[in-house]
Amino acid sequence: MRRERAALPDDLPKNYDPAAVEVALYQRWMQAGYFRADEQRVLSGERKPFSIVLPPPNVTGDLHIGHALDHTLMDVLARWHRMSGDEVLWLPGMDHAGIATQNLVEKKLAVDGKTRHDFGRELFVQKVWDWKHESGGAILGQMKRLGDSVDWDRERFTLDDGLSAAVQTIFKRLFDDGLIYRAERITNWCPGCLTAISDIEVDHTDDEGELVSIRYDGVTEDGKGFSVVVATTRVETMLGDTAVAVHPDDERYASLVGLTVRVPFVDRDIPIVADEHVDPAFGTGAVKVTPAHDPNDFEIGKRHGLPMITVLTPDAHITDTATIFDGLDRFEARALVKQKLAEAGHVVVEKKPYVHAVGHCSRSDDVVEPRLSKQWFVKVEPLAAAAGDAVRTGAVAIHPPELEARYFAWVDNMHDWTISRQLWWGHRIPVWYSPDGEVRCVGPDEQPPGEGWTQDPDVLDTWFSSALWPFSTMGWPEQTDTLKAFYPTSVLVTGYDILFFWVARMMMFGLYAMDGDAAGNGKGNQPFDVVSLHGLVRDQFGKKMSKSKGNGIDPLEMIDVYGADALRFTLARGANPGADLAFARDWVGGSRNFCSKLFNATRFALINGAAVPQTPLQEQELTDADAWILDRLDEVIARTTEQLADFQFAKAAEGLYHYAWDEFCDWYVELAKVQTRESEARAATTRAVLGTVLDALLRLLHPFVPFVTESLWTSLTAGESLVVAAWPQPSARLPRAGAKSFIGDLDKLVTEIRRFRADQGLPPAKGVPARITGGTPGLTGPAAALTRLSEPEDEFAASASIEVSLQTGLVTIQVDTRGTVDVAAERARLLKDLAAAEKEIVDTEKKVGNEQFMGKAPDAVVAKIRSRNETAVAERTRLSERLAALPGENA
RNA sequence: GGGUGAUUAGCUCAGCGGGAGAGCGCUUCCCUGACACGGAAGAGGUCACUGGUUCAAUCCCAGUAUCGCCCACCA
Repeated sequence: MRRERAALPDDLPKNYDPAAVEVALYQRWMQAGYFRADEQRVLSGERKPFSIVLPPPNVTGDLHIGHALDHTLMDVLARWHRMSGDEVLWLPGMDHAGIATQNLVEKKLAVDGKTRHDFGRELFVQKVWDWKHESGGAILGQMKRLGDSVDWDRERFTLDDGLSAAVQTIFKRLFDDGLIYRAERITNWCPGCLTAISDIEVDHTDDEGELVSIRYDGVTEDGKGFSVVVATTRVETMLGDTAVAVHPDDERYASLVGLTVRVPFVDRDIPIVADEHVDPAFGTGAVKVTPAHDPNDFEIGKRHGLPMITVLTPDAHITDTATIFDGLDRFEARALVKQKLAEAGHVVVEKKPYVHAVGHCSRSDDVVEPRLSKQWFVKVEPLAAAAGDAVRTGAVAIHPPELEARYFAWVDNMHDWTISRQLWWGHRIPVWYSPDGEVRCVGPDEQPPGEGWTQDPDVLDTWFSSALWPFSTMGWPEQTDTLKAFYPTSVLVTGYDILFFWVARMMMFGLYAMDGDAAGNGKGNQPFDVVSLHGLVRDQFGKKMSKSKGNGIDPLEMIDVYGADALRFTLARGANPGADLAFARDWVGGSRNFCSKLFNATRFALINGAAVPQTPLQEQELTDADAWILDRLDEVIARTTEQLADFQFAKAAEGLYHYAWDEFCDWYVELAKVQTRESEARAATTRAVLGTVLDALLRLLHPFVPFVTESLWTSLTAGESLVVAAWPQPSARLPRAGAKSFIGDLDKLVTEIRRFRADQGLPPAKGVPARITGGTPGLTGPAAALTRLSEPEDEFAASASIEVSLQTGLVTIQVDTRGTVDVAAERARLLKDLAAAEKEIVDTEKKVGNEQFMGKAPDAVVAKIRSRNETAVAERTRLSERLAALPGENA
């Protein structure tokens, strides 16, 4: 029966309530200015710099669970370094997210039946700004809820004046160096967004199409009719065909090269050309050539001087073909052209299903239409080569290293980057044209050219400005103190999914722009020293989170229900380098429980008067239990520090979790209960040990769970704030010999007693004393405590003895039971243990009897096997004897 | 099509040449003076398959199968 617990004597709440402390603590940290970076402390040599730029979230929406992961890991690093005495700059900001944001605002306008053209460029851009102010504020609020220790005074936005100047500066520099050029070529065109997009903004999916074979007819010189058959999935593009191509060595078509065939509907006579590009083994070996609507055909067209006939409008409707198809949408046209071709007898093979990769716009999901247009490009070859070299030479380390290969594969095979976008929201291309076709690129300090000149209407790809983020946010192109102190940034933390979009481009532009020691500190031009990549957050079954599946998890909701610490700890515990992590709300509950555990352990310590000792602990006053938990603490400090240095967030969090819960709470706190009652001197030492361990533990955990640790630590100590407290160092104590085996023995002893009692169906709380009659007397107190001693009660007067073999010897324990021993349960237990011992003996003897093993295995391994064998043999004897001695039925 | 990773307890994942681990879930017992967001005792795995290397393989190598991811202008 559950009964209500009496109120606690003091006003300490029973459980940790995150909502009650988090917002106030964050306010306090901000007001105290803990997150502000000071470049002078670096330039004076007082502190080492540690800098991170926040991957700027898009202003398009709320932070999702992936951001929460990204931010948590960065905050762990920032807080850890701050505690370690580094001058930490964590620079926040947001990205204007060109296409995404413009699309979003246009969609809002569409609700009222309006388009951006109803407002005009200036007014529309103003509307986007309005929206940005609204949405951006929400994101900042979310970051505060998460506890991000960013320097708010330095918040940046990619369209800020300073950043825009940086964009213009580098554009001009690249332009002058011949690394930016304008060209008419086939680019990926999104008919939904009405703009060109770059290669990596195209997602390929395997779609089912229909491969249709079309017959084109011609007449030979001597008047004989012939025909060639070509195949296509985009039938409507035939209206723009200007040739048929065959392979030069293809004998089937050798006689036809140079002749013409007629394109139906448009009645255009087009030549048959020979081109190496054609694969004679594919289909009929003949291919239709549509130079204005296919990148390969464009190249063929250029080689053979073919006309480039555009038959699609920007929004993918048929145009200017003077056929019945004009004005039709491309997919309607595709169906109708197919039908009409069939009716005219030009479809020779019935259309057949054909699965092939189709490009979709990553923003709108429209099928991308290769389209001939005039765009600006970055010539990436020299830039990408430098970006590859920076990793090859080790100037930049990618973590985990397995992902290097993926980076190289991309950097080494990069196509020129299409940077112009036919949008209004973004950095306008700083190029002006005169009426007679002169082109002038204008730098940030230059006046635009005068009358008659017009500026390029397009804007830059949003990733163009993101690529400058590590230094544009620090004041580049000025040589600022910030750059001098904090460039290159120490580490870039981000998901591997934007390795190409963002990381590689920051590398290219960073190395280029910051060349020649532009930061003025001789630390290199790379934008960051390390790239630490994490994975994607998935649902609890490893599936991608998505709105349509309804398996998405809102980080804010998790914070509201479980607290920011619980969310952070769950994410950090799952963050194995470069690997995706599964996430479920139940697991956040588990982390919340951990926070409560910390809270209660501290509460226990405080109730018992624990405090951080002012003077060092005296070794001779420490019990083995004290020495053990302190030894383990030193190990945990050292290991956690190593793991953080190696970006092993999951392992660091996991290690602290187990130390805090399994070792400190489950064992030391229980032992401490006994020790505090032994004597006043023992109690005093115990309080000091509790204080020492908790103090260090809360410090170690602070980067992961900043709120609960801060609120507990300030109760436990007189310290100002954990944010600026020192990271723990292992003590100068030497580990105590034997302390670990003492606890190991204790563990085994207690477990055996509990096991016996469980087998016998004895309720632990109503148990009676376990009397240890052999082995180490020192075990009496704590062991007794852990078996939940109480005064003997008459009804449990009978007793039985059990034996436990420990490292320090065999002990016999009297465990009193209810009435007589349950012989059946005891026999079952003994038989089970006996079977385990038998198996162990077989396993070990197989090895010991193996000559080759004895000859080749290391001595340590042999010794270990021998010892295991001896233990098992002794155990078998003991168990057999006990089994035989068991009273009762037909034994 | 080219790469690349994974396959270990019901689920999600660690481990990685010499005795199979964690979290959550599950079973049983327990409100005991920090904590039921808790404590205790348990159940559950021929570490995908087939070969090879080795005294020894979940771990190294090769192949197979399945799943995943990235890249990709083959009509």
